[in-house]
Amino acid sequence: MEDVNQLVKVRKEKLQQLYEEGINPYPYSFERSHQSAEVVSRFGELEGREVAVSGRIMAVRKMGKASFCHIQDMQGRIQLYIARDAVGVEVYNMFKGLDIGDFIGVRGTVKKTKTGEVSVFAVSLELLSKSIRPLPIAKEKIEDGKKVVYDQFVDKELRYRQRYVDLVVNPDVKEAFVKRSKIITAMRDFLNKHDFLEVETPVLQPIYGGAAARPFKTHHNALDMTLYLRIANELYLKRLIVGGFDRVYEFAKDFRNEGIDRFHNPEFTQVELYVAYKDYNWMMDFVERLFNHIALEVHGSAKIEYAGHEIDLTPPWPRLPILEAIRQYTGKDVSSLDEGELRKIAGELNVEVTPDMGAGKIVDEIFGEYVEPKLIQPTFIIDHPVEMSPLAKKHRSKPGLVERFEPIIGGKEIGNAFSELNDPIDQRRRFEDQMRLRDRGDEEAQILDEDFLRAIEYGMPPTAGLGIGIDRLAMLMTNQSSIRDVLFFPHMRPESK
RNA sequence: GAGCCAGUAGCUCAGCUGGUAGAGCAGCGGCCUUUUAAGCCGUUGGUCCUGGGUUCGAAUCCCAGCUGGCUCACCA
Repeated sequence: MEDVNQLVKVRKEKLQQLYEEGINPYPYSFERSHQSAEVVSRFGELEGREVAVSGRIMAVRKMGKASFCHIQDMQGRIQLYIARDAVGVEVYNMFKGLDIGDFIGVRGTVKKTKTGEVSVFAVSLELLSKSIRPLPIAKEKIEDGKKVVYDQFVDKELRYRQRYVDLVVNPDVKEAFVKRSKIITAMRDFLNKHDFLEVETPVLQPIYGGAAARPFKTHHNALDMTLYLRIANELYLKRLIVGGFDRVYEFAKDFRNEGIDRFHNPEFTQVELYVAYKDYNWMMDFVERLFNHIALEVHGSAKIEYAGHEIDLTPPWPRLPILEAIRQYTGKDVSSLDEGELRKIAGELNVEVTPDMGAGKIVDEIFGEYVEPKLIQPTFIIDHPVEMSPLAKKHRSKPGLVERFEPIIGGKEIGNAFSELNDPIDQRRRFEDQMRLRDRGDEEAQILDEDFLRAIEYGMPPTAGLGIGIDRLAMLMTNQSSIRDVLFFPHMRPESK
């Protein structure tokens, strides 16, 4: 290592000294009896008993013949009292040479100190792993009942690049990721309870489809062929519906070769699910119940706090046709879906449109500008123009529209669903329309997938499908304004060395 | 892609209209058996993001670049 930082050097010297004293600074295991939070919460029954705890030293108050320190484990922190007479001179001296960041294991008696803090009074102590790089440790103080943190590790670049450090020193960060995990667990439980089968489909695809986005391209050497990282898994899951699996879902990492901002990361997580013999009305009911379930599991309440708003996820949510929504929020009637007229309206509304946009895309632009940000409480935007939804089934009664919905929460779309198009003749036509848009310059228009068409030519039952952006859902449930704060390792440019 | 802001010790930051680079914490040495931002005494530590320029002299002013943040644009 070319890092000649003095702090690192000092710790390496300490390492060397430990070896010379016959102490292995990297032993193999430690038998822990309790986690920190348990010792505190079960103090009543544990008082006076011996426990074994382990964790990372996070704060230390050393004195001549007795010391205090706090160790941190996955659940929290606990104070240790280490007296020379209890652990012996050798161990005590070894302890005094330890640093913040080192892992230790301690056996001792559970007692309260003079100030009433539940602590473990050590009878033995061993080093479990020596840290040779100093942590950017913050200091905390209770002031007027509030926790004040000094010198907190706040540099966003460093926090994202060295998330492992961020997690150690910023407890809120850990909490957000635990919540993210609970969200996924709650969804999985809910789906499994409703007879869904969790499946896996290809990430490397010869034809990318199922969404409108530019892909990452790669190459298979042995077959000498181009492959794409999936932008969605929709078309594969529908193939499984064709194959007779009536309810399937997949938590999928998808990849889109587009801009990065606080709502977009090049790789992100979606859950997609498909249900045979159901339509989008059924799916809307299902989404309401699913979100309510997640909120109750994660927050214990259907009311959540997001960006200064209280959002109530209790069903039912309003269902608002997109054209109606535009009329309500702009006063303009766009129901004719005539491209020329739409361009004129877009102009009047100062919405930028480009020549390659068709009618559906223009509607989407107006919606995104004037309506979406205002929909804070959960709302289903439904019945989109057919052109912007090439995989959705024609509306049963409204010409030019499809049976589609997007749940909007907190001013952001967090999912997309439809009554799936299962008419192979219509599907082929839609793909052909997409190819024409592509020729017009729309790089995100979808590509005709002959094998997918073959699959639905064999016959696909009526099906409802749904995709939910897990990252955006996690942002919502953890009240984070940037996708980076719900991704452990958000995409960054490479570190210059 | 555009605008604004930032980059100084391991961390958090100060450093004015240019004149020998600082503080707190962390570290190191010493004292200390109920501390909790422990305390007291002493002390080490710098590619001031990089490269040019102006100047007798640049952390400071100018230009370019790098990295990041925020906002906007783009984005199913």
